[in-house]
Amino acid sequence: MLSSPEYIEKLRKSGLRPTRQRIKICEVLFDTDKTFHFTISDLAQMIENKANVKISLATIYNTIHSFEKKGYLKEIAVNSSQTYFDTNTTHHHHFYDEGNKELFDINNSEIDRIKINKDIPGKKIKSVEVLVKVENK
Amino acid sequence: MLSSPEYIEKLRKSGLRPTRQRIKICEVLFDTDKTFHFTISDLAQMIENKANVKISLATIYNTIHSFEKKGYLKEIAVNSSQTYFDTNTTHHHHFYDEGNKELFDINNSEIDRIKINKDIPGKKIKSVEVLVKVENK
DNA sequence: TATCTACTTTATAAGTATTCTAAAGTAGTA
DNA sequence: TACTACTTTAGAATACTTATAAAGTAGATA
Repeated sequence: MLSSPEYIEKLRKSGLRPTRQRIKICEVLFDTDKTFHFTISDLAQMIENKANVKISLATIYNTIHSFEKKGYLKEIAVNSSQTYFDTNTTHHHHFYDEGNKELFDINNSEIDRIKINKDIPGKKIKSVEVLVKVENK
Repeated sequence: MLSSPEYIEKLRKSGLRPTRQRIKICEVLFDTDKTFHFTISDLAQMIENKANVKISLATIYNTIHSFEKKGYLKEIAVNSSQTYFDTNTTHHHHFYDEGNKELFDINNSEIDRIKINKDIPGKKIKSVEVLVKVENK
């Protein structure tokens, strides 16, 4: 939970110019104790609701991708027509409800550590993601 | 590894009319001991190469979706612009190389059983999928 | 075998998410 | 204030997927 001057600092430190648009997106994404999941269109909607500024879709895409590159966001591997992002960048996993397309965190205490007894020559593991699909009982 | 008459039987049993197109797609997908991963465009390419028939994209999409519904294929949750399918319908997981967009199976003996100590009220688990992203060493 | 009907295929249009383009705008610096 | 490199923007372009509706075909029936 940071204030504008702190986002400005954070952006500058990452080598990103603190533009009006980037600061607004920071506020929408990070001005809360709770982390959350979103798609680009969710975010566009949130900005439209919350903000008095209008940010073009292209800028939203650009910003989200640079935030992801800087490690402020994580992309979640959900097989769907839309890409999901997570403001929780710690190592954790997800429940996915295909019905209402909702994601829920599974944090590390709620799942056993995953050990993989196989490797591919010349490759190293970059990430391990578990997606638990759920449906109505 | 089945022959045409067997695919005809298989399709008929599933309530799918054994059309020329569906039989050809069966041949391309299932005429091998090895299972494999593919995207729709991979499959379209394979059909073009292997076959003397021309099958429209719409039919390929329709057929793959009905095969998936019947349980002859599984969709793989890979975060990407394309949907991946697997002719291996047994329970297993995947390595994914984002560089060359290649998938590799991790079979059950190569990974510990995953136990999730959390549940969402009113929901039950449908599937558990592990995606291990790899990169060059 | 001829006919009928429901299911399929097809080309193409439409839809949706995302990226590209290049012109206008802006932050940081001198 | 002026300059330059970085950003934003609208809209075009692209890519994947689904919808449409007309023509074709499988299986059943007579």
